[in-house]
Amino acid sequence: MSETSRPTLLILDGHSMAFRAFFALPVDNFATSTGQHTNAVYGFVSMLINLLREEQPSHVAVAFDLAGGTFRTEQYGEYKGGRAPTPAEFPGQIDLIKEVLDALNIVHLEKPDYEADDILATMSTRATRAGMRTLVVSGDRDAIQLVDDSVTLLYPRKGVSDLLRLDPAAVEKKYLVRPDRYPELAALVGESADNLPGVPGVGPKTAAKWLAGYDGLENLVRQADSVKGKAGQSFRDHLDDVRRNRRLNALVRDLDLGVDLDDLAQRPWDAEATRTLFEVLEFRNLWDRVQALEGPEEEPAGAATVQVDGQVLTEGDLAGWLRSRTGRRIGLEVSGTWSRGTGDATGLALGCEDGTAIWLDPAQIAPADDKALAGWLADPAADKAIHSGKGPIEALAARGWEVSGVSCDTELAAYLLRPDRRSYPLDELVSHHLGAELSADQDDSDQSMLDFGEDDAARAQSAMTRAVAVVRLAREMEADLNRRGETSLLHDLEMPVQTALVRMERAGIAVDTQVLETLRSDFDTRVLDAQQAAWEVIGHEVNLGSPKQLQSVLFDELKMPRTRRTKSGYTTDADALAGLFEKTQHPFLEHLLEHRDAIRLRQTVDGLLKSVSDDGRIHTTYQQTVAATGRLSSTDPNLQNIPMRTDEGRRIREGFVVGEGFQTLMSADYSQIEMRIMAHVSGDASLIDAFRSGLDVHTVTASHVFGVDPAAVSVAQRSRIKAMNYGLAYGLSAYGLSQQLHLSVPEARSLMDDYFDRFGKVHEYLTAVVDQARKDGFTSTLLGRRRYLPDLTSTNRQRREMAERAALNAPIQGSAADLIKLAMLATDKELADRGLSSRVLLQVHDELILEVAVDEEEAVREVVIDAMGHAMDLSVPLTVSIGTGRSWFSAAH
DNA sequence: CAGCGCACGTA
DNA sequence: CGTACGTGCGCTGT
Repeated sequence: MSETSRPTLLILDGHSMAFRAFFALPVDNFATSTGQHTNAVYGFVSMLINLLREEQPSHVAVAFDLAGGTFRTEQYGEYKGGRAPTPAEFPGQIDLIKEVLDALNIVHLEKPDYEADDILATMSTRATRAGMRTLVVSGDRDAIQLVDDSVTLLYPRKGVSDLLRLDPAAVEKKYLVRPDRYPELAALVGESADNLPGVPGVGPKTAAKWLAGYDGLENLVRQADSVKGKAGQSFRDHLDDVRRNRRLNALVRDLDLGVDLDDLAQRPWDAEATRTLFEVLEFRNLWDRVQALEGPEEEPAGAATVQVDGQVLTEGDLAGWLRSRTGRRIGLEVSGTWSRGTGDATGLALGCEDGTAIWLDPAQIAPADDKALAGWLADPAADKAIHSGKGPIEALAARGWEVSGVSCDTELAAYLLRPDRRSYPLDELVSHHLGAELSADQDDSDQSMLDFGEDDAARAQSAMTRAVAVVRLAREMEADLNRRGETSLLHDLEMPVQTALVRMERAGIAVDTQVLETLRSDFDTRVLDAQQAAWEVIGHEVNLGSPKQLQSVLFDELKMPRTRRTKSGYTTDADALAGLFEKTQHPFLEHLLEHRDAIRLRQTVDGLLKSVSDDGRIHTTYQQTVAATGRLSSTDPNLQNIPMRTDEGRRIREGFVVGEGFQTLMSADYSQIEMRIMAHVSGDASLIDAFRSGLDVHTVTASHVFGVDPAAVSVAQRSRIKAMNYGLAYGLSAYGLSQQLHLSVPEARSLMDDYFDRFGKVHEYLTAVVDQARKDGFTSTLLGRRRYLPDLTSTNRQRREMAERAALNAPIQGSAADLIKLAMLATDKELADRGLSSRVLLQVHDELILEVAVDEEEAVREVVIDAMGHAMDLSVPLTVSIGTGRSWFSAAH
């Protein structure tokens, strides 16, 4: 008690701890919407808050190094040399940390020509003299020498939150010498971080033994001649290094810093400045934790956890529980498994914003509760929130519980806020948006838990906690979305799309396994034949699927010219092999390409056959939160990359067929959707006219660029302009275009110039979109969907240029994604309104595949053309082409 | 046995 | 040295 009430100075090495934080937290996950990187700031401030809370210091200061050299570099030019360059994202964050410290009213100290360590040494020395305890926080081992009975070093072990407490005993245990002898040991051993070489062959053990035996470095040096063995000789050979090391690693304890100890006394922080700054830095979580500092004695160690007043439902009162919460949104958490459009729910928790929650086991539910639950789940007026709900909803549906009335899925909300993350774990969102932890150490005093297994109780508790967290989170995230004008994107687009995807995944698409089996055996024969032929040509066997073995055959054995480099050798991709064949006419290449082709097709068919469900249909899983532009993706299996380009590949589509009880498949796709969006957003009159004319747009644009009549446009001219048209929205470079069209770079550049001369507004738009994105930090689609691109201001050219191309593409691809999502919803709605039983099965970015019920073809055609054609009102027409047939192959046109 | 690079399918 | 995805193989390191 006397120890904690003694005045305590907490002093940190700002630079060293910020640097640790920088590497402990992924830089990509911490950036503001304007692109400022904040991982080091966040980590540092988070650590500081923890220290303030746990250590309750009376005095606080943070020391920084200044840019430029110190007296040590004056004396030894290589001091701290040879370090890897500081990452570009780091330096700017130091100033931000200082701004935070200013807002918190915490003194920060710098001294020209000296290092932060010298400031730590000076202030801790003064504190000791004043009878205070000191906590030094530094990741620099030089600080070890400061440790004594009243000075403790907190040294980061891993990241910045795991601090090792080094008092004299701990130092001696770890480093085998007393703290004041540590710099002597370091002088002998060397310090690679400071670029100070030690005595070769002398490690910590030997050094410690010598220092003990000779009672310190001074005596050791004086009696150097008596040191035995090879190490002794090495020591004598490097005496000058040792003396220099010791001189440089001694910290200065008597600097004039222009402040007194009293100036470091903790002062109340500036709430307004802190709040504003944290808002700019987008640190919601930290704001809550700083506020929690005000009443430290009330606050238990660790961040607040989500508290729940939960009960395990045994029988009979669910209806009452729900009735008493009518009109309030309830969080829904489902345990179980789900995939391929179905699943199994093994637990269900409902949670209210006030922290009350209930858990039940679907396998043991009483009939009355079952009825109440089914009614509530299906009630569109019973407001629900969920996290990542598509799978759980399908699992509930498999039990006969249809779900309606979900107004917010927090995973979808998180995706709209930050679409470039690959996953959105609930605990992270809760921590970020609510400043609370999910996994609490719950005490098991709850009566209703007693007759319940311990594991089951923990599972139920955790599920209820999540249910409560979800409903609270939903409110916070909707507020965030609202500030950005993206509420409608969630409620009117993504949520209804989720419902549509549930229907599509549950429906699946019928497969004719006979067709696929036949294809598989055809492809298999081709694989074996091609392999045999390839082996015969070169006279031995080789794994044609191994790029490494291929390289040795092609470039060593057959002495073919080297191709483009990859990270680990030379490429053997199809383009390169075709190029080699042109040069060498070697038959091995033909067989190899044939093998590649065939094995790929076989693999695709194989994968499809493996994923046919018991109902004879393939149920893909759509990912609604992975594509940064707003597109869907499809997995297990991916039905968005079924071959189309080649005749052989396209035959795989014959395996996807109309199901029992339906009449035909229908495929409806937009033509040149991204170009139309480009025409609309750029407002380029020529391009708009080209689309309005209804003629072939590539021919019309080519006629403009080459200044000839559309009828006179040659095949070559059209194909060049087609490549331009498509390349534009991807940030195509002259080099890229030249590669694709087999032109020289100047020829490609002049083609681009001609194009932009003719379609000036397109050029203006592309330039403007990047400029705006650089200014805002994000791009926007027609519906206001954002994509953040912090790398637009990166000093790394490659990263910056990649971000620029992404900025060109995101509004185009993303608006097309918005458009087809609207079209899906309109189609679904109109089919339902007309009482049709035809249904949408698949979405492939610009195409919808429907299963058409008997006698509905004409009506469905009408519905789809209208829904897709008028999904948005653009300045160009939206052309939809439609085909029908027994299979996807014959429905495509 | 996991993780990475390569290659390649789609829009 | 155009964007956005997912999958499967061989290889490498544990």
